[in-house]
Amino acid sequence: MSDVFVRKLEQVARLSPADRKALRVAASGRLRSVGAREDVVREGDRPRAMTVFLSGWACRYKMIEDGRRQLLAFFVPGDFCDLNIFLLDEMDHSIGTITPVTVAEMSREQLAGLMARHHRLSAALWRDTLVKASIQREWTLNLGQRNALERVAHLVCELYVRLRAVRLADDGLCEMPITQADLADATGLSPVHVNRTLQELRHSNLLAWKGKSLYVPDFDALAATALFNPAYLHLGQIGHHPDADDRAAAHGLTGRAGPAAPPAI
Amino acid sequence: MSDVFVRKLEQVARLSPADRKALRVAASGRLRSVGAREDVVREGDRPRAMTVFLSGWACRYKMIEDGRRQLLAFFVPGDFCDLNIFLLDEMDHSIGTITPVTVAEMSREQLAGLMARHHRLSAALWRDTLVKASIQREWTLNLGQRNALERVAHLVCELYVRLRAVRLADDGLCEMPITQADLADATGLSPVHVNRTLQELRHSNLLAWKGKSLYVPDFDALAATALFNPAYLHLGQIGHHPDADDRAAAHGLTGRAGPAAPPAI
DNA sequence: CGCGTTCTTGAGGATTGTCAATGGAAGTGG
DNA sequence: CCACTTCCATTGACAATCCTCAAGAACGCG
Repeated sequence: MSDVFVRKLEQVARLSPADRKALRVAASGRLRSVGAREDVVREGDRPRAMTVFLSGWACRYKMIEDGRRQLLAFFVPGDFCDLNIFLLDEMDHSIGTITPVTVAEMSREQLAGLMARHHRLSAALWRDTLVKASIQREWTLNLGQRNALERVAHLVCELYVRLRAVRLADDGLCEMPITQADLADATGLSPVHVNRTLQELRHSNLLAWKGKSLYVPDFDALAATALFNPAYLHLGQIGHHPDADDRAAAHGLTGRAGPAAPPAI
Repeated sequence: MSDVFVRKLEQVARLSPADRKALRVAASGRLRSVGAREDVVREGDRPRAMTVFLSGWACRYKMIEDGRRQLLAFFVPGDFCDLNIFLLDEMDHSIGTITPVTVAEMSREQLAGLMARHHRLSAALWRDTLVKASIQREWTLNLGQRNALERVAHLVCELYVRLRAVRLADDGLCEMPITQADLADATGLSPVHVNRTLQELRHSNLLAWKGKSLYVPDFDALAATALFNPAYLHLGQIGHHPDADDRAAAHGLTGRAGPAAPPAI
């Protein structure tokens, strides 16, 4: 349960029991509860700590001066804010909650230490950062090329797959505590049009969404209308190349903080 | 001239003469010319080498099965493909040329060696990767929230600023060898509408674009209509925190290949 | 139970897309 | 060096998608 983030990272790299333990310890230090619709980090802030989401949903977003808002990513339980802390001076976007959340915070130093001592964790965190970049590219494609129906369907597919990967979805069922307004900000559509699009998806029996729970009766059908190809999530790489990390470790190339850690403060 | 990529990385981290020299040597090894409208790397490939663009323009793009295409980023002279090579098994997008280009290729091993021996270079390359992620976020915002006029203007602003940063633009003038169709694929608009949008920008005297050369008479005016805020490009951080890298190096936290290097092959 | 938030619906309009054709520039081959 | 081809920019007319405004219904929280 409190291990979501371990499951999350294990999607991305094989971890040793010691890695897992270190991760759990690190994530149990500074716990914090944040209410719904609050900011965790704000654009312009100097990043201080890395946030791990233990429960609840949050999002990365960016605003234009005139009030328009674009969601850039969703954080579901187990997700990590990425490693910007180490390398960029100033947040170029904000992170805000959607539901109440509990987060663990790791300071620069703590994280640097963790990464220096645990090669695989370090690699996993960096790899996770690159996967997030891949997701961002897919969002760009989604907004640029897909129409409203495909766009909404695609986002639902992504969230479902990501939740399933950390065992928060199964049998087509999962929690989806976001509002239609959130969906609108994420897809670049108006709330009204999102509403109509969802109705279309419902009437085609591609999904049922009531309150905060979502049911996808036929994932493949939804994926087909969304033109969804999960490759960009880079799940299941570990299975394909079972010893990639081991070999890397043997070369002494993983871990050791390295470029992971320049505390630019 | 052949130093564009050095100038590029110096935007992002302070380099020592030794760093610069090593970078030049590494980038002078495997040179390759690629014609216009060809692929450098294709989606699904296993990445082998990192590409440095020495001259010419290229782009990152992704396609949907039915033929729709979305540009995800432009590569201008001096740009690096990012460090996906090290951590992801399979390319989730393609990289193709726009004009004829000359590139330098660095193998995994070569790059790992370079990064292990040169702390600052390693940090610079990772930081550049994070800056690219920031740009991708801004593109998402651009596609999701801005209308056609703002969208095109914003992209022009970005390219102009990036070119100026490597001294390929000055006095409002620069080369801009992309077609309106490219612009359309980048902005998620139809080519016809891009054309009309450019005319609008021209008639407002916000830009002049003839053939492959662009003139921006009043950058601030263009930036204002684009709602362009250059913070996301993370230029000029070095000036603000002059010794960030030095301090990082002193902590022994930079360089040393680290997670930079797991050759996942 | 009441109030605020979220969802839903309708009507009309704006932005942007599609189709199709023309003009012009640039590049190629004879 | 010219004719030809090809690619690219441009235009017009019409259509579709999606947006805005505005109001009412349902849901959920305190």
